[in-house]
Amino acid sequence: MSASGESAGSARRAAEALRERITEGLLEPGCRLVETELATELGVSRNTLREAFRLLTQDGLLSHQPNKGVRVRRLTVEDLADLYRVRRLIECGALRELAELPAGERSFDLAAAREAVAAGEEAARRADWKACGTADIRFHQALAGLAGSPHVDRLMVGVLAELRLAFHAMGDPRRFHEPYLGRNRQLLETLASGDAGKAAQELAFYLEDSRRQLVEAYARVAAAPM
Amino acid sequence: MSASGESAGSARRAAEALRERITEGLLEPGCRLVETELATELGVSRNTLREAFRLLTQDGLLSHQPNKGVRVRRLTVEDLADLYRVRRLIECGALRELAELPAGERSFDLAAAREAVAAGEEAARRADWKACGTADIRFHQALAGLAGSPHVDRLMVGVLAELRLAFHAMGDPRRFHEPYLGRNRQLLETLASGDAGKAAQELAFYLEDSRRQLVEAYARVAAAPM
DNA sequence: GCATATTTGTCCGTATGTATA
DNA sequence: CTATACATACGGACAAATATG
Repeated sequence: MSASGESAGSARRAAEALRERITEGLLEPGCRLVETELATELGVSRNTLREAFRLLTQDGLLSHQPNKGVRVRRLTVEDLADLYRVRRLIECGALRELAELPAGERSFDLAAAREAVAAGEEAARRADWKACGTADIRFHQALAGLAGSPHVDRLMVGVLAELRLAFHAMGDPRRFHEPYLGRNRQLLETLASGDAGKAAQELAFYLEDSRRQLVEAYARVAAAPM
Repeated sequence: MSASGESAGSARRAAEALRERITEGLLEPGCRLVETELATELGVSRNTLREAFRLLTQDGLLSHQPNKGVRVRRLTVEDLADLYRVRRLIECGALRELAELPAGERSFDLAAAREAVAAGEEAARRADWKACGTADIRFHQALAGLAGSPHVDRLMVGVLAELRLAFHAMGDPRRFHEPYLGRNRQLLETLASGDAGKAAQELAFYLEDSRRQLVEAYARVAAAPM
């Protein structure tokens, strides 16, 4: 088995291994990834690793500078602002479109959102704030999923993965995640009651609060050394 | 120069060359792309070509089936429906957000949109319907650009490139593009007058008409052989 | 400013699993 | 069932850019 044909996905597997380390915070933003090193460590060839790099770069988790290699992406405050711009446009937009549906076809599936909210509350009981953050992201993914569009889903997977990079900058994960448990639950109830328009409005405020809090924490980190 | 270092962008160049052929309609949807063939034709190695494939696949122009190679993507009617779902969410959403801006900061830049409309009208005078389609796409790209978000821009580049694949299926490009010249102009005027809310409404109807027309034409083609 | 080491970018040859004629 | 074509992945090579002393 020294060389070759592993059917499909050796690069994908390497990419997933890296994605884990990044979203778990093991590889900090700004950290350089050396090809030869990682290739031997992950047990793949350099060519395969480079393909994995491409996958993650496209997902916005790595940044690539020509002839200087790849690093774990470091978000700027402007990047962060953009993420929230997209979130408002997509998430609020998805809810608003539900509100505008003719009354007949107003049957949308909140199962995924329910599960995410429950998972978040359960994680909070265990004081597992990393899992809490994961659940929060799943909740918002579910909201965007109400648009019923694969394209939108893919975009949001990327956007929320990038957002995770910023989460690692939060000094006190509990203070950041805990308040949103209740707001997620609240939003879900409003939505379940059928008032998607009101939910969209709630979400807009919600996102604005979250953005402000994250940007503020981020500015503190940016002042710190790279 | 038998082997090696082209600094950066050899793959990107190959991808652009392919993108041209696809958006120009030289490579028809469903057409298979053989690695070795194309590699020699474009003067790049297989590894480099594979990277180009990856770029275009991510843009939705190629479809990749594991162990079966890549083909020029063939849109299904459901794909088409999704494209319009995204367009309504993004384009209308972008306009609506403008409408919700506090009156003070309602200064957005319509230069790109103006140019695209003018280019479309000019192309129509030359009866150049391909250029007319290009201008139409640029116009909508400009509308989405009003959101001011790089992420949204990237998404729309992909979405509109995919849409182009469907344009090739239109039997009578004039009948398809011409009516939208006036509507684009009209939309621009409404927007320039400052009533972004009304423009969003107009655009929603516009997109629905366009979608219907395209889906109908597409169904006819789908009935025809592959 | 210069010489050297490291790392990236690109390409080749090859081996093997998988799909198809 | 065999043969062929192809995608996938490996390892090695060398030029060019960058970092280091």
